Amino acid sequence: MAIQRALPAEGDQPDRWEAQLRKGAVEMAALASLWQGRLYGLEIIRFLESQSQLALAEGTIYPILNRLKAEGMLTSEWVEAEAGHPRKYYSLTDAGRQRLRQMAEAWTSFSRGLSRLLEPVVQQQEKTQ
Amino acid sequence: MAIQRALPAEGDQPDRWEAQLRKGAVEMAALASLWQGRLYGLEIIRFLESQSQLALAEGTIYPILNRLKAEGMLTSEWVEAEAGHPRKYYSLTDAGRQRLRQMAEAWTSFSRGLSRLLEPVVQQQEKTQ
DNA sequence: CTTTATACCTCGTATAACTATATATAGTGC
DNA sequence: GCACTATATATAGTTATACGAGGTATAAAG
Repeated sequence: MAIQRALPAEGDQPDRWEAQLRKGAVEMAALASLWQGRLYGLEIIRFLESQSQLALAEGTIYPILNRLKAEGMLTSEWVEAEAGHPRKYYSLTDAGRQRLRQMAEAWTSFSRGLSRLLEPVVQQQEKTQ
Repeated sequence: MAIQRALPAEGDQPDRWEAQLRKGAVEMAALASLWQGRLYGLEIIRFLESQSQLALAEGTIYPILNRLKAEGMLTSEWVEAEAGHPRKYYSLTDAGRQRLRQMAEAWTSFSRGLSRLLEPVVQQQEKTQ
């Protein structure tokens, strides 16, 4: 097993704030990943990593999925895999779809507000495009 | 004094997630509010409330300002007001400007990723515009 | 001198995500 | 049939963050 620990010492906080940007968006992203069909846990992680900037650990996504399920936002079903461990597939419920729509709306509004705020800051960088 | 405590029981979570969307963006917003010139604490709150969706409490902004100051991102100076309590004006340092640019860049990238993820969700709502 | 308005500050608490680790299933080599 | 490995789900403990409630300070108004 080779514990290895690494223990990053967290003395450096070069991207401390970058991690914070993600907070709160993770739940919405998890719901969004299921919009087009059911996925299982690790699949959600891979999907979000490929489709957006969200690189989530397993210890992050499973508690969120369980919470969302407890709140009735999604359902789960075990599916036998042809090889390896069986997979628990998650699907959005109607309540989940509705909540996601509300969250997306709030996100869009919030995102626009912040973008407006950052316009003067970003302008200096966008010499191109 | 009637401590009162209130203890909101937090049984209702109608906008629990909405508050979470803001996390991590607050520090960036605080820096951004100072981009065009110095402001004092309450002024920052009012500015952000009028310019974006961010309604911050005093208990939120003051610890952040102190932290940013301790990190060398901004400076402060007391200024006598013509009436009432003196005001502590905050200004961005060069390091603060640089950090804000980096944060804005990361935010933009992250925001685009999430928006892309939410496109299928939002499309159904945007019948107009 | 009390009240009101403005402004700054801090403590305690609840919440959320992440790190590290544990558990479960099944295929592979011997 | 037993270790070893890969895949997958799960959770306990830590840390970071925002916020609500209260407190302090200054000065004008009554």
